[in-house]
Amino acid sequence: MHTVIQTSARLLSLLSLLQMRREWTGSELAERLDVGARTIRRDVDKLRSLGYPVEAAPGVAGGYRLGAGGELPPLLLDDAEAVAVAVGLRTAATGSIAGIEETSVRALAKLEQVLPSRLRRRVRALGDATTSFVSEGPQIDPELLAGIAGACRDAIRVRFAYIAKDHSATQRHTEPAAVVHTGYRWYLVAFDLDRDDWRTFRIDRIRGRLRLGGRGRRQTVPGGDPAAFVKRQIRRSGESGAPAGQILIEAPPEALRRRVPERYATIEAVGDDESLVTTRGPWSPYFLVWMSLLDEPIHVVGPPELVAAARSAAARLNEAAVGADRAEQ
Amino acid sequence: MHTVIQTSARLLSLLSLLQMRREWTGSELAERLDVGARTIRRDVDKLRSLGYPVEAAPGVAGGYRLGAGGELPPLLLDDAEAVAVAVGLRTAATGSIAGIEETSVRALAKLEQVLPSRLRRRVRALGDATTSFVSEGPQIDPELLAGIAGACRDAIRVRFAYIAKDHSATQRHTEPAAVVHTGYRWYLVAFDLDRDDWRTFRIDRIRGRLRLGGRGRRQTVPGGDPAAFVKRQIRRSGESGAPAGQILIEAPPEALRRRVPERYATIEAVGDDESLVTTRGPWSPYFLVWMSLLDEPIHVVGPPELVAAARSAAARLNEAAVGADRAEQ
DNA sequence: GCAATTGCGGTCAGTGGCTGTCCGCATTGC
DNA sequence: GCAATGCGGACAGCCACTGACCGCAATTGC
Repeated sequence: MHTVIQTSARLLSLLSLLQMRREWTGSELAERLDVGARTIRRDVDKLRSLGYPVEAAPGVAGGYRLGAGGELPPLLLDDAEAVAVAVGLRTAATGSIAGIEETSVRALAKLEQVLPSRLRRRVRALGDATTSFVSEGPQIDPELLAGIAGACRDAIRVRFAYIAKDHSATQRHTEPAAVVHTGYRWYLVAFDLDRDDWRTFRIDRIRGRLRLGGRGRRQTVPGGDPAAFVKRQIRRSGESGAPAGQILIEAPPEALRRRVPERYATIEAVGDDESLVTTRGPWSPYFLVWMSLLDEPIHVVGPPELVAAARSAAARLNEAAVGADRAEQ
Repeated sequence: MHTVIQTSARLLSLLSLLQMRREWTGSELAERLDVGARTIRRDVDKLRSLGYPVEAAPGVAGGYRLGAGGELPPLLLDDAEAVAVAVGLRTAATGSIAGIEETSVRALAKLEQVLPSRLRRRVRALGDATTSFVSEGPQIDPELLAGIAGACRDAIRVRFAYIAKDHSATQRHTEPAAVVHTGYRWYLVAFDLDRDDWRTFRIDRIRGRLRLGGRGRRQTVPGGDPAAFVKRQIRRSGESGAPAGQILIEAPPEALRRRVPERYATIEAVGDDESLVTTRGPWSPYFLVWMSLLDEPIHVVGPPELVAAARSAAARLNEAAVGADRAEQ
């Protein structure tokens, strides 16, 4: 039969086997792949000449194994592993680790494009069960994010429903160009076909499903740098949303760096031994209670609502403790 | 030159291109791969016969694209994407999502085996910057976890330093068999060569680096099921550690399921409208935090330390609010 | 409806890579 | 030193791959 596709398929299988287990002897591989041992040696050579470092050891305890090379070989994942990767990327995209959100979304878009639907269902099920423990920031569906990122990559027009700042709902027809993550929010930079101009959209304000259209033409943001474009737009529109929360902590910034995720808040020194922690977005109850877990004394600076929230959280916790005492008696 | 390796390499490149962008025309691909358009068509056929569903559309807006098939094609990631995947798997492994920890570790072991060292460094750097925001449960280095999982998979002997329950340090020489995650802790089931018997090790009590040895012989846990083995061992040794925390919430369990990660706590109904939430491991301040973020009234049941923690958190919050008032004056 | 673009697949000839077999050699662990 | 293992040269047969050329079908845009 078609030898090359056999050969190619065999090379892929070989790579897969080498990724599954560390050590294989030539004869094991020959048996698994149903070819002669000589062919295995030749295949190993082929893999090497393709840049994948197959290490070999002679002797009775010898065998073949795949080493870490200069280039990443194609990853051959089984179903469960693929699901794990997708779920991992979803959480990474929604941001527990600073600095790789956008790359995670890109990788997720790539994976979702080829993910069999049965696996996609499993990913979705697991993702929904995730319990947004770190429910900081606006909640965004990673699938929506991946879909938008894919549309940007492929220059595919998208229609979606959008809730503007004044809560008015509109239908948008756009040619998406880039997805930008500011450390707090996700934005889509796209050419709005109805308004005939470039716009930025807050992705958490996109509602419903994306409707994909035909191929778009514009894919380069004015100025070339999508992140800069978003920054300008934000500054111009003075988008501030709810006020940030500020808390003063009786500890130098260095002592806090490790305990305050950069993603959520900034730290400034105040005097010698105090730090001002400011949330990047609007404050949330979580910020409050979490700050209360630090060892050092804290003082809420503002806004007044945060002070009120602190008082009510204190009351709730007190009640919880009192309830315990009552239960004991 | 070697046509088959050229052909195989071209198929891989083709797959890579199709994963990068959604639509390519045949002539674009032909130019990129430096072959004739006819060959591209044949290569597409080859990919199809390998099981990867390449969709094609005729017409002026047509082209080739990779669809979602029954089988996952080899993932061809660039450097940044590989790092994102590795970081995502690390966080998934250390457990923000219930149910895929062990698979994530397996996938991570697979990836780390072939990850070029420059990328491994970047992953480590990002991982270290993660800020253990969700620092529930014992902290475990995902790299250690991946290393152990790899040793299990490959049946490679490992030596490591181990801190026993009575804090005494010992050197262990083992043939690792399986890594088990209980929903709270990670365990290694291995054959202890010095003690000549099977043992379970808490991975958070392993110190320092793993030293890998030669090939082991035993890889099947007595009874066949590693998880069951670990469960038996835990029951026998009566390992309980610090006491679990319990909080009574004035809400039916159904209302809580979504807001309380199964991984950290169990929920039982008490009466008609109340639920008892019990941490799986010892309670931590974080448990207190998110319980206090629920809307319904809560009551700490025990242990007394948790009551005390609630009281002191309440006091701190009160002080924080008072401090704010003072600052305003 | 027409034209342009694009994918599809048949055919042909030439070339050269792939496979299995057989061989001797080097290395490692027991 | 023996057994197991990887390495690679040589040889013969075979047939898959490539590029070129062709006409056909489907889709989009005007």
